[in-house]
Amino acid sequence: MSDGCLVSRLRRYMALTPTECAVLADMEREEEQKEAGKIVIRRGDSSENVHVLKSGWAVSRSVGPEGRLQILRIFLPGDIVGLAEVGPPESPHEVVMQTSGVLCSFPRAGLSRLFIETPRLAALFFALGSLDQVALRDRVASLGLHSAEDRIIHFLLDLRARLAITNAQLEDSFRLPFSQAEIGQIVSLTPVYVNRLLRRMAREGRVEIDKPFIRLLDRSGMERQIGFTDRYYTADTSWFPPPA
Amino acid sequence: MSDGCLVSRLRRYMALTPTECAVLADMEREEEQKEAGKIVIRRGDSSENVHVLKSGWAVSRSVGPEGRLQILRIFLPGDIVGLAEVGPPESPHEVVMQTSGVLCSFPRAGLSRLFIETPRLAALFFALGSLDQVALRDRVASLGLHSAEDRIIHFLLDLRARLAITNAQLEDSFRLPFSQAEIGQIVSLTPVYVNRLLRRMAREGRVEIDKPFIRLLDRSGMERQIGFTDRYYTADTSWFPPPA
DNA sequence: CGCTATCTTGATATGAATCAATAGCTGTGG
DNA sequence: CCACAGCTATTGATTCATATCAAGATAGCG
Repeated sequence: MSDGCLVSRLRRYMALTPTECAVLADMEREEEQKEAGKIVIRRGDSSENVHVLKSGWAVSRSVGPEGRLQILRIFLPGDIVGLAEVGPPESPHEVVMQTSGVLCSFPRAGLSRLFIETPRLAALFFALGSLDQVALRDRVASLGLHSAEDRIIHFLLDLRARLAITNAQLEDSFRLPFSQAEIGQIVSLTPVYVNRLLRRMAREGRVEIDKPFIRLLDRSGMERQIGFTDRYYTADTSWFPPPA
Repeated sequence: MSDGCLVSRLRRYMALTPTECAVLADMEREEEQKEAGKIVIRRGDSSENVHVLKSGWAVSRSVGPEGRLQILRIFLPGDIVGLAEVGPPESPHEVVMQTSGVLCSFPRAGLSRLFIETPRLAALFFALGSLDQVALRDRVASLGLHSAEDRIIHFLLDLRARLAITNAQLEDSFRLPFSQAEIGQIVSLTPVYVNRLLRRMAREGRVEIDKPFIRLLDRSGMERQIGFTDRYYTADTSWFPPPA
């Protein structure tokens, strides 16, 4: 694709003017291949960059005492990494590649130009940050209100919904590049218990686990069970300033 | 104070130019007194306003199945309410006054002008949203990695740190306008267990509970126990565009 | 082919929820 | 001023969900 990755990503939300495309394209730097496990943003960094994940998955995570990990956010291809890190002087959590992939980086200072020259794009970034925040609140609610099984279900449904955005015709089967231990770090359970629950759901015919893939056999039942509402992650652009 | 509430709030982060002050002042509407328990933002609303909490406390919360509640965010005097609600087309969670208080509202459309005329202010809003997000991630980490007692401690320390920002010389004693049941909704525990833990901490001389007040008798010990780092909620303004 | 990480399953332990009962406190109306 | 209703806090007894411990079984991988 001749357009930069940011451009193609943001087009999802609104049509971009040539000026806007130019500003975005101009911000773009070299793209970079990263192996699975490689660190994108180190904890304590005063990170200079915002990244667009072109391909592959990444996660942001917090390291607890005794090295226990909590995964805070999963980044899918097309997601913007490092927006939350723009506020604080130094990055409070780390971001790591979950699979190998490609990302392109933009200097944080480039944001400044965005705010000056293309206010509508700035507003879009703002709205995207706000959507992230809503998703996080949902996770707090899920951690706080749901049982172990319901948390796993919430995780699967939410992930599927996000994948379905780009992958328009996504079946209920998708690749899940996490070990059961890592799923535990997402939903806050021990590996053993994640296994038990997944096994049970498979036995009950609610999911089908085929090594790196998983298939939701009873999606609507699951959605009912936890009262899942697909937020679609659409942004309200009605209040945005006029295009530059 | 002759300045609007937004102005005095944002001054905390950077000096504002007269133009910026004017734009902010112009956005400001009537202020409004709200009683405890009154709803500020209703779930499902396509909320038109952003609010500044002039006095009193508010909470944002999610209603689970069977009416169980999870408190997602506590708003203190000076906080901006409804920033996260700007992204999605309709508000996913509700915001309620925890105590009675005063808030002033700004039409969401006013943000548009902000992005056009005072990019530096827009950047500040963006950074504030990002700080909120970091705080939320910390809560996810706390819910996921900590034991019940540690979650309560985290809640108390975090609240104290936030109060200390405005209340420069805050002792380790402060007003806690939550019932034990509500504390449970914050840290995700049953009222009974919250009581047991608070009682135990009191017996051990770590806190002192004097009806609506609480005093942390062993703050540094607590901070060590959960590895608490005070983020101070400072914003990095170095990349901001020049003042308008 | 062995090495190591991952998955699987059973037995047991425990932190936190639930159930239940009492006590205190706050306000309201008679 | 008392009586009562309705929250909030407290405490004990019990149960249950999830963690922990332990031991294979599998499977990817050099």
